[in-house]
Amino acid sequence: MAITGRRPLSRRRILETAVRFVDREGLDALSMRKLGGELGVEAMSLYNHVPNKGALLDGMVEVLLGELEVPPESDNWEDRIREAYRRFRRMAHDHPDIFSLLITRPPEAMYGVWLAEEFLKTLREAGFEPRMALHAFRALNSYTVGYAMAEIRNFALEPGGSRMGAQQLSEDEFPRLSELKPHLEDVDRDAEFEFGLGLIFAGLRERA
Amino acid sequence: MAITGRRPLSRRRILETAVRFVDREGLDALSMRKLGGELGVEAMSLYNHVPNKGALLDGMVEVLLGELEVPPESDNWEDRIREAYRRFRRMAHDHPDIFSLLITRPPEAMYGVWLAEEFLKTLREAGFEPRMALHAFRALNSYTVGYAMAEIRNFALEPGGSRMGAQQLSEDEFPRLSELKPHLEDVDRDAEFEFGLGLIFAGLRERA
DNA sequence: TCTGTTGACTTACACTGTATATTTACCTCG
DNA sequence: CGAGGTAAATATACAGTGTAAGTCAACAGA
Repeated sequence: MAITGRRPLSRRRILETAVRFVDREGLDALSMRKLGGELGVEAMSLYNHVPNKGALLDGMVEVLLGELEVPPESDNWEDRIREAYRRFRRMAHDHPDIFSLLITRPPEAMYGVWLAEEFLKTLREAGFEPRMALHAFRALNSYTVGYAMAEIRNFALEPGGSRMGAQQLSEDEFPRLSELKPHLEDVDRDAEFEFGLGLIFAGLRERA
Repeated sequence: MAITGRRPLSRRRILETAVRFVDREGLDALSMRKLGGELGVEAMSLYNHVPNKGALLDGMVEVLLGELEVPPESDNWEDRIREAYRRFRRMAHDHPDIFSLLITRPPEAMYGVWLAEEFLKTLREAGFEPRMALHAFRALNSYTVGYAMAEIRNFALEPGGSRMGAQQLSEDEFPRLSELKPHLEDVDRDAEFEFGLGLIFAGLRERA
């Protein structure tokens, strides 16, 4: 009988299993029954630990944000903030579907308070007024979220993004896009991301 | 008998009805049966004009992007681009759920080619090298998408966002957030958005 | 008028989230 | 040891989902 007793179910274990499952099979594949199966349990058992599927999704986001660590203090505030956003972006790469969830769902709880607090502290110590710190915070957030999301979709808003080869777009209808084509393949995304951050920092420095 | 003949079904009419429906009832409320009902028709009839629900969603995005107009030529390239992003952001406000779809779904077709082409043309004429134009394009896109999305979620990553009053966060645990609280309410979002754009433009000007 | 095609309808199926009721497993107390 | 209570897993059920397959009626062109 000892054998039959599986590892005990818990909110934590459910959420972590769900994260792994979605990373592996995609968000659309996630159903309460399949997740139950993954845990060797009936679907309804999950409801003892999670009120409904929406809360499950929120919980998965929570898990991910919980794993984010604030970079260590440093005398270079810009580097520290850059590093924080690097980690955020890496999270998007590692868990694309859940990242989409994160930026899509109107969450109940306040997820990233520590992150925000730490971030603002850094900016304030760097000399920004509260209001300006808020603007900077939001600008950097927006840029990073947007860039990471575009990467996840493989820049699908642009031509050359994921599928379409260039054969489709005629050179005289879209000359600018065509001339860009050779570059599209070999852009270093890490560098491009940092470049974009740099643009914002440059603007901020002007106004600090 | 003439009366019974409803306005004819068509892909176009289906998509436009779906857009209105989602704007009114939310994306979760959209089902093939309800959309059929909206059009006075059975669910399965929709499949004569749309291969499946995914294509329906893509089509809705397509409709919205089709309504986006490129601002008229102007001798001030920066203003022109700003205006384009203003319209993009306005679209997000007017159709929040579909905007989420737009940035979330990996699309089949190349949606915004004209927009991209026109945009790049402007940047190239402003003197940017193709590669730099691409970076600028992506940076501005990312920022705008991210900001608009944050607005839609009412900046829910931050405290004070939508729900939580400040009562929740203790002043000595989160001093920076607390000092920010009075500002959170009366930030002019239009101005803040423009400010963020300005940061990026400033950085670009340095490097043009 | 006959015929072929198009598009709407009907039915059916597998699957979803979850409310409700029931059973099982375990802990504590006598 | 057994009894009782409690928490959690299960079983059953229902309304709603996307959509495959088959039917049927209205219209087009010959």
